[in-house]
Amino acid sequence: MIQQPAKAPRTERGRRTRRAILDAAADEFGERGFHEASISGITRRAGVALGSFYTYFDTKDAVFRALVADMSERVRDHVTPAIRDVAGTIAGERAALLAFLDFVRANKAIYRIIDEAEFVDTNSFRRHYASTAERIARRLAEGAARGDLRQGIGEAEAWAIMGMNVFLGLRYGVWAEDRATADVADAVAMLLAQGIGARTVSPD
Amino acid sequence: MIQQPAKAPRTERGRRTRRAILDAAADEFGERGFHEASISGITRRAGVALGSFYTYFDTKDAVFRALVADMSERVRDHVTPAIRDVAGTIAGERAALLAFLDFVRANKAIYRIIDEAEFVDTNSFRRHYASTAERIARRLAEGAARGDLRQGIGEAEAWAIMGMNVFLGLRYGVWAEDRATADVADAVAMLLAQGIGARTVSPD
Amino acid sequence: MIQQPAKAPRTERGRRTRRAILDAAADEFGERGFHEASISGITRRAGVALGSFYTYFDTKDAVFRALVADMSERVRDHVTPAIRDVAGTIAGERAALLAFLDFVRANKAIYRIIDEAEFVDTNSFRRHYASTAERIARRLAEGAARGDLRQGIGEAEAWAIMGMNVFLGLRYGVWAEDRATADVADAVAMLLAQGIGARTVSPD
Amino acid sequence: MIQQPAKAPRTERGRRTRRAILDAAADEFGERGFHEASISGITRRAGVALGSFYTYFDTKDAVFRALVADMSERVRDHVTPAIRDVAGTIAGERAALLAFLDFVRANKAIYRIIDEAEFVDTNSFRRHYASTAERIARRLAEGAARGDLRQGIGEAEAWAIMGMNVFLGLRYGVWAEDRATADVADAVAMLLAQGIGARTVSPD
DNA sequence: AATGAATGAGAGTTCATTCAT
DNA sequence: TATGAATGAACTCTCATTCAT
Repeated sequence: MIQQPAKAPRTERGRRTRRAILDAAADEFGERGFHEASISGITRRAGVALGSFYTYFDTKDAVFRALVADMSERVRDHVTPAIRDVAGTIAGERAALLAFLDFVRANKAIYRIIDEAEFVDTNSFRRHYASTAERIARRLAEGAARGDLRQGIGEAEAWAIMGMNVFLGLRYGVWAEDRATADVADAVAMLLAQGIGARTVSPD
Repeated sequence: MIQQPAKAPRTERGRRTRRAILDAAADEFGERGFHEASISGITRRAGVALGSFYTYFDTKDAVFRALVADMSERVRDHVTPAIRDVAGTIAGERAALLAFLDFVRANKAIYRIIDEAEFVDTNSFRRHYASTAERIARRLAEGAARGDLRQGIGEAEAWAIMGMNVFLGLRYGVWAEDRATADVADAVAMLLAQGIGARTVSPD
Repeated sequence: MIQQPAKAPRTERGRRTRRAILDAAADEFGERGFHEASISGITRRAGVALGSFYTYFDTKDAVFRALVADMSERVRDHVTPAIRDVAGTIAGERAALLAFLDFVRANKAIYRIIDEAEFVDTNSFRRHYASTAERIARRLAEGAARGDLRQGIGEAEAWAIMGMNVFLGLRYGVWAEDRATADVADAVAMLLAQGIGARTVSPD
Repeated sequence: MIQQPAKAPRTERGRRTRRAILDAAADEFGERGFHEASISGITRRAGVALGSFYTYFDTKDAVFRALVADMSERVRDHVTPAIRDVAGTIAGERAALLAFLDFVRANKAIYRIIDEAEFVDTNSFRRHYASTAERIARRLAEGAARGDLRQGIGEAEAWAIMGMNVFLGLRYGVWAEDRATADVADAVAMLLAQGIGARTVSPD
């Protein structure tokens, strides 16, 4: 739940202006990074005067925080429905990674904003990754309870899976698109299914 | 191996001064982050005059790059010997993670510097992670050739493992030390041994 | 006509501030020269805050260029009307020199600014003198066509006359005022009328 | 007469080093201008260590002054012999201009150094041009006394001729070489012989 | 005589934020 | 609500000069 911003618009016109500034900020931060980005760059993109920025946001950090929360929500909203029916299974984790990779390819700027938060506003960053890890841990626990996953899986595994996804997103989503996302997802699914050891699952 | 910097000291005294500046820079960047860090902060810590900085480095970015290369080398130098006799096995990956977690706990600033490079000097960052991934991929391939690991393991698995390690380092090394590193390493070793699925490796 | 500057004021107040800065810059550059002049010196004279300078000019060089163009125009605007009815005659060149000498005496700073341009912004300098030479050449050509001046006068004569004027301006306008300007103008008129040779114009 | 520099070399080696620095300074100042030139640039060109500069010169201004005096002397040494047998005649002034134009074309850097002195060290500049004007005035006076030139020629004419020469040197020597120097000298000789008026010297 | 490390004052420029209109 | 002029602290980088070796 995003807390109501300190300076909420009171008219329809105000609502539109605020949205324009937020969108422009996403572009500016995504393209130039937090420190290279400037308020004047944002308002220029938004097509409003410099001073108007401060009608809706208190500081540069404030927009950034609002943006991280916004983006965090959008990633989640994209991944969640993709795993609705398979959450808590290996297929579910495969689907989550696939959805994530596709999302990152389509929204490279978002990736940059969320990750840069570590160096701009550590709290935003931790909040995003901590809550993501919790969500993963929860579905893994449900899968284990259901018997789809093995016992003993916990927080560490959730962070491990999240880390995998993030770095694969960086490598195959942001830096280069030299490999099909399904292909990458398959490799991870196999890793989660049987590890990387020589002896395979079993003959029964 | 770090390429000889443009402004190399020519005397013993110069060598000492340059080292003092580099060490001070590591502290300053580690504590305040690249953009909050200032050259004057660095030289104050180093106990030299402001201008002396420019006797050894061209720009703020240049020290930062030198530092990333330096730190990257130190991480590698710490992990490599720890897996010498078990490289290319699951035990080897466990040992690598364990060494990494311990290193991160002892050198939290390094972590911050390397990761912030993504937003300061993307090249340094990519170079570090790309070469790390290659090193991992190489030892996995050798393990597979030897029969210790299964076939078909490649670049994606290397990036996945690296991502796991980095995020676990962040969670259990930098943010909190609320769990034994050996414990975390065990969890990952198990994941790499048999995945997260319900049925375990084999009946035997 | 000066091309609209990149950062044009949009209000009356802005227009006043910009003008104050430009006037202050003329004083500062005129008194201290380009390199000794400082932005803070300019804004102090103008009675505005340091940062306000950058509201209207991009760089120190930019004001200087704007100033050279401005001064160049002012010199021309002073000389042109003085020769209106005698352009293209020896009396016209005498009048031009006289107007120029008087102008220089009253505006010593301008002289310094235009000439220093050679070492700060060669283009401004060349543009000023090239266009001045062209103007002189044009009126000489008209005089020749009319029969007031002899044939064969061209670019070289225009540059020669301009050089004479500039150095006489330096010597009798800027460095010292130890001789009446009319007197100097007479000497030059005589030179232009009959040269410096022993035998004079006519046989009579 | 150049006063003995404050820090005179005492050995042959010292003499060579000093010369190397002076030559390098001529190049550096000529290419980059006084303010852009740096001591380190000079010593780099000279192939000596930075500190060695101060063994032979007190300040940056000091070399510059030494250089202006040096160059001034070289211009004079080039022009003087060229007019030896025709000094104080129109042919003499023609020869002087011709020698000057050729010299400038061959030594463009010198020109820049002498003229920039106006903005770096006004005294050097005035001294050079004042003494040049005096030399010209003296030979004109001798010509007049001899009957080769007309009466009444004085300081103003000397400055006028010097100004012509300087600007013609700038236009046809430094900026472009699009016209034969002899051609330019002819134009000036004609101007000095009969002025620019319509009626020519005499009826004869 | 020669070296090159060390110094530190000083300058231009940026930009988040305030405020009067 | 919207505007854009005004502010000034802060920062990076330069370089003439000094000094110990």
